[in-house]
Amino acid sequence: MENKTRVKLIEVATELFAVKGFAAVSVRELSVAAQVNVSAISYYFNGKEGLYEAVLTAQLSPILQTLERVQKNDSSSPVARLTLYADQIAHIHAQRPFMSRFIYSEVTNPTEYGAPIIEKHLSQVYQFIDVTLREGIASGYLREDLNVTYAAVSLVGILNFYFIAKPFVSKLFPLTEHTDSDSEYVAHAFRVYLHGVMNPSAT
Amino acid sequence: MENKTRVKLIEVATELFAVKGFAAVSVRELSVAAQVNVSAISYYFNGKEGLYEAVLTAQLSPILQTLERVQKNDSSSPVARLTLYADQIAHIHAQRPFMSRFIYSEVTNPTEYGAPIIEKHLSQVYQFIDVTLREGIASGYLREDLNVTYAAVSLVGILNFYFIAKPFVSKLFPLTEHTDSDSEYVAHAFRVYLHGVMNPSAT
DNA sequence: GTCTATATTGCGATAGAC
DNA sequence: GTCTATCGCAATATAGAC
Repeated sequence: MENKTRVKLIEVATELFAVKGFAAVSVRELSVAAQVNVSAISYYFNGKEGLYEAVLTAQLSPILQTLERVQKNDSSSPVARLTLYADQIAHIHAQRPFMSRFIYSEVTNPTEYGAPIIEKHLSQVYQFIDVTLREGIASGYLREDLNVTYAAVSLVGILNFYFIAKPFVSKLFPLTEHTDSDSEYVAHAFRVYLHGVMNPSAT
Repeated sequence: MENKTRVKLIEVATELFAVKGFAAVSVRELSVAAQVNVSAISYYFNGKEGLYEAVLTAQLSPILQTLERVQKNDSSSPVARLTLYADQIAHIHAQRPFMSRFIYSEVTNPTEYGAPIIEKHLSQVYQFIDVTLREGIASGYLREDLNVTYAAVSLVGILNFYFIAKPFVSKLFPLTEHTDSDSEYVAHAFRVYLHGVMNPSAT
């Protein structure tokens, strides 16, 4: 059976680290929020940094799984694989509403222990998009004049920016209360993107 | 004449706050890096938070100026105004390489004193894009089925994500050493975006 | 305007009792 | 596995000499 104190700490730390960032959260704040003794953090995770690493790793784990699953679809076209990937992104964000915060936080203000974990994951994402875009150009689906590196950054930007901007945007433009406006956005954004990169002379 | 200590503190604090984030920088670290006495921070800025506010305000100042300038071009078409805006964005980032870090840092992990400053600026940017997209649809340049809110987020995402991802991306894909690959990216990304949102039946 | 010295508070970590 | 108590240190801020 799972340890209650350990699980509660992970749960509370995920939210606090996500919202305030690693440096702005103290072990005392964590222990109070989790209704747990301060020393439990050292006992279970070897200190604040260990707890942060555990949270970060747990948050990023579905990314690599998704990439594997999408790349298994070798038979499908490059465009179909990108579409599947975009679709999966929405599901991951729905399951882990704090994931994007960790990624953006580490990309913007890297911490000593978080940076290597993030780099490992993001490099695989870029690798996948890069390879798939190249295949798309080679097989005539995508424009020949496409700069692949730039187009890869554009795709990641257009797909993920929404999730970090969401709390902010919904303050400005009250978003329609759909059951799933997340995947709706991703579908919309990805359609805009595809229109932009597809070869106009393709069927 | 400008005060040397004050200027040096702003300069050093801009880089340190941008790279490590507000909470992870101490006043001692700042004073050592600026070769200035610790107490100067309280003397000139009323403490660490005052220094942060001063830096943040200085970093964001060109945004509102640019919006004003672009909106002055009332005569030009909505698409031309968006293009001009995208072009200006690249220039601002070139002049202030740390600006995007402050914006992303505050959006991801808002601080008590930074959040209101950021919100004021970003809401005006969204306002501009929203109005301009609506005009573009009304005058037939842009697709009728465009979701304006989503399209606004997509544009900001596609234009700005590159600048925060740059240090990371250039590690993975050594970017071509052009004199100005920044505005090259923005031009490329904006072209992709326009292809996606333009009305295909428009001239 | 700049310095030293210090006041005060909070930090992360742990020894040792239970 | 959980607790209290405390250690050692670094944080921000400031009083007061120069």
